[in-house]
Amino acid sequence: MAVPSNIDTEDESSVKNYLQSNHYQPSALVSSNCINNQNMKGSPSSTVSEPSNQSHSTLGDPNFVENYFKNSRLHFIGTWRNRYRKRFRTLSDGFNCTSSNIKASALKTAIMHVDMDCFFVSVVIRNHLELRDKPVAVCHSDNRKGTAEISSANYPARDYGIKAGMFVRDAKALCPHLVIFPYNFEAYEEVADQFYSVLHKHGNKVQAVSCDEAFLDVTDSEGDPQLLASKIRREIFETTGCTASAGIAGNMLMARLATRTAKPDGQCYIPPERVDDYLSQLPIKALPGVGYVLEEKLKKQNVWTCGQLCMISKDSLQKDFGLKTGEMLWNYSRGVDNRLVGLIQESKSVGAEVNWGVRFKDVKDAQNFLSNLCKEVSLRLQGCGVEGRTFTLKIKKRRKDAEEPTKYMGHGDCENLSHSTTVPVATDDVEVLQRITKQLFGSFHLDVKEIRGVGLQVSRLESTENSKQGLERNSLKSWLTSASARTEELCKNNYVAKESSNQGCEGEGDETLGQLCGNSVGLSIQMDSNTSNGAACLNEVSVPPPICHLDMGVLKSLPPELFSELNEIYGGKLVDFVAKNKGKTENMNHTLRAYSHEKIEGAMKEGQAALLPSMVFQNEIPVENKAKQHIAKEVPAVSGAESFVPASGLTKTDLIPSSLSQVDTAVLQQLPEELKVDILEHLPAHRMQVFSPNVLLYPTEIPLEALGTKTAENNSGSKDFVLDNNLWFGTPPHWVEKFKVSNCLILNILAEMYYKSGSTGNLSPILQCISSVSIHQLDAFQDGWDEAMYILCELLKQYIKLKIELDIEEIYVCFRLLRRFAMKSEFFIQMYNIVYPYLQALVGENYGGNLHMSLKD
DNA sequence: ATCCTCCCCTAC
DNA sequence: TAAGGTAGGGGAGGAT
Ligand SMILES: Nc1ccn([C@H]2C[C@H](O)[C@@H](COP(=O)(O)OP(=O)(O)OP(=O)(O)O)O2)c(=O)n1
Ligand SMILES: [Mg+2]
Ligand SMILES: [Mg+2]
Repeated sequence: MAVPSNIDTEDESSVKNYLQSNHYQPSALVSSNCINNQNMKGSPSSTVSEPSNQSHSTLGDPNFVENYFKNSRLHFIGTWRNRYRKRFRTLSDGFNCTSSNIKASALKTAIMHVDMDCFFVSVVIRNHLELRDKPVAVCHSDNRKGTAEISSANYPARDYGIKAGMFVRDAKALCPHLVIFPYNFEAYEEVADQFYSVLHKHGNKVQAVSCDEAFLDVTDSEGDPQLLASKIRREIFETTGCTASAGIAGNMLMARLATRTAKPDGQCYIPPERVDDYLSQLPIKALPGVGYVLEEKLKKQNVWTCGQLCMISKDSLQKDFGLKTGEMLWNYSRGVDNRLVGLIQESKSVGAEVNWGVRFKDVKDAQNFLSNLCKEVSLRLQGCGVEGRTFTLKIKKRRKDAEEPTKYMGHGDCENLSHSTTVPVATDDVEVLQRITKQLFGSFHLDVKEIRGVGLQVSRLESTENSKQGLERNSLKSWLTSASARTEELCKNNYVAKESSNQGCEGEGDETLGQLCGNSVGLSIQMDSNTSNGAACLNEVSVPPPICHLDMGVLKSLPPELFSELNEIYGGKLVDFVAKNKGKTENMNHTLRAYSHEKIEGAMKEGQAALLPSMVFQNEIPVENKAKQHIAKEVPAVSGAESFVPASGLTKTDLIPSSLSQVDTAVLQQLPEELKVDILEHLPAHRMQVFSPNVLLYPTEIPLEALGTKTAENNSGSKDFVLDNNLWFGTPPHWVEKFKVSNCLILNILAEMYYKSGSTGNLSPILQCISSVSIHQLDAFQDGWDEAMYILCELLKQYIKLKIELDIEEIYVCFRLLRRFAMKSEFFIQMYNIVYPYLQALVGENYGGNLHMSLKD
């Protein structure tokens, strides 16, 4: 292994250098406990090597992801920034990067760039003075035929042409006596900390670039910047035992270039009048932002130096390289750089990828790997305190006819593929990630044996701080538990909410849409704009509403036990109440139907009581008489599936997907037989979406049978399943248009309910899931709440208020309520008619049909 | 015009 | 044997 032959192994410190370090922590935060005592037992060379390659690939190592990241230098430097963020979070507060902007014109800006010399090497040889002038590199392997990469080479080694990224065998070919040291990630971490401690001591305008490199705005520092640089470099050396170099100039670009000149162990100042001279001969590759590709393109235009680049017009550069890149080249080539030294901005994405040792023999391998990657990403999201909405799966696929990778276990020549999906609610939940990822993965249609790399990136990040801390005051759960006590306020605020929601609906001609929007948004805004009230509610005891606010229809349909429980809550008065109102109940169905319409219209006019959400604890709405007048002309007869009349503009065929490529099979399974057939006829059987991406939780495992027989017959195996975006089912076209979502949450949730409760009859998991969603998050969902979520909240509200242990009887109540809510809008009438019969059957089947009879009015 | 997705490029 | 990650910028091209 990588034991330098000329090192005295009896020297304590050198022995320590051989120890495999462990900078990897799943939470992406290195702490002081990261030295693993297990490592003390022996040097890595004592490890018995496995007979096959498999031990170094994803085959064979169940902990591959974790072990890989533990040993990856690029992982170390790539994740360093997030660790720095955490460690120096408080320090960087109060540093306003605009301040330098104001002064820039008056005072000559002075920027300093500091970078450690051959960082990884310096750190591991700082106690080996005898190696200072010998060629040394840091690398995993000392094998002179190996393809391990050189991470860093010291300056004597660079004289041989050795560079970072080079294979060790090439380095050894250039310099056979090159001394190789293994990595010591803890040491790098520690030195980086010390490095930044020194920098922060000399001003708060520090912009971290990497673990060994930073910019300082020293415009406001007193004294000569060059003296300051010497001081800083001396302090760095004294605290770390490693040298750093510094560049000083009028902007970040020139300071960075100055550092290049200064290295090693030096410093360089480029005054404004020397800039042109400095640049004229500078190779274009030296400019930050000019890498291999850009250099090659420029060389083809006969541009080798910045001086030559200067000659090209901005227009021409922008035409050839794009607007921004062209401008950057034009600016940089004449030493212009308008960037300001500032804080690292909040991160825009979080991800993890592995492109080494990735080999799968079957789909299971791949799924398992993806699952582990999701765990990693989830932990990183949590570590950063963020949740994301957009998920991008990146795959490296072996290019057709690509030869074996030159690099051991490398990815070789690959096609890079990526697919992404965006969900309505940000998440950091492993399970959700796993389901989304699984689905994304399916959309690639890959032969897993061709996969050479996998990465998962999460973007559209939102801070967890608001939502998770808001879990207390913003969560549905707290809202639901406190809502009954705050009925009055809710009503008042609905007026305000309605105003806002109307703004949200601006430009919409469709009346129905306006109503739906106003209705659902109203509630969400009320909650969100009144968080202090919400918080105050938290500890309040939930007081049952006045008895007169109870919904007779629902009361009557409660199972006897629930009714008794409720009756007890009301001190036995419920029985009387029901008896007294017996006459009314016959009209209840009609009342409710009319209520939905009246409610909306009433809300528009009065913005008060009419918007009451609860079906059980609704206010006594003085609409009954008015409502009756409406029934005849506006409300279709709705008393069950058998008498369903299609709502205006919506027919069954509207529900057939236009793309014909996706179907939620969970929902499919719930469909009445004749509808199922209808739909299957329109669907290519080999392209079925197993579940929707735009839902809070997905069933982890969907049995193939869930697709229904016809489909199963047409599919020869699970490979035929194609997962794709955009669930079609259940969303009428005008909703797609209005809410920009081709998905219906309620159907997915019902599917979820089905999967989670199907076997046990227990709704707790789904209740938990939904009630932990914050109001804030829901508010961010499209223009307001999904109407369906609203309905579900209502259902949950009943559970929570009644303190019901969730079991099949409550499922029944839930469905019963759903049925009532189905009358709220045309769409839900339709939805109800599709889903309800199935649920009815489910309940009857699983529970001996003893609840079945109660389902009839 | 502006957004989004799917890339590629760059730096450490 | 070896540990080719991470994140931002930005361009091309399509949808809106
Ligand atoms: N391809 C690369 C580039 C860098 N690094 C690691 C090792 C380096 O020590 C560290 C810092 O990168 P630098 O670019 O600052 O390089 P060095 O500090 O090694 O050398 P220099 O003196 O040029 O700064 O990052 C790496 O592992 N692989
Ligand atoms: Mg360096
Ligand atoms: Mg550096």
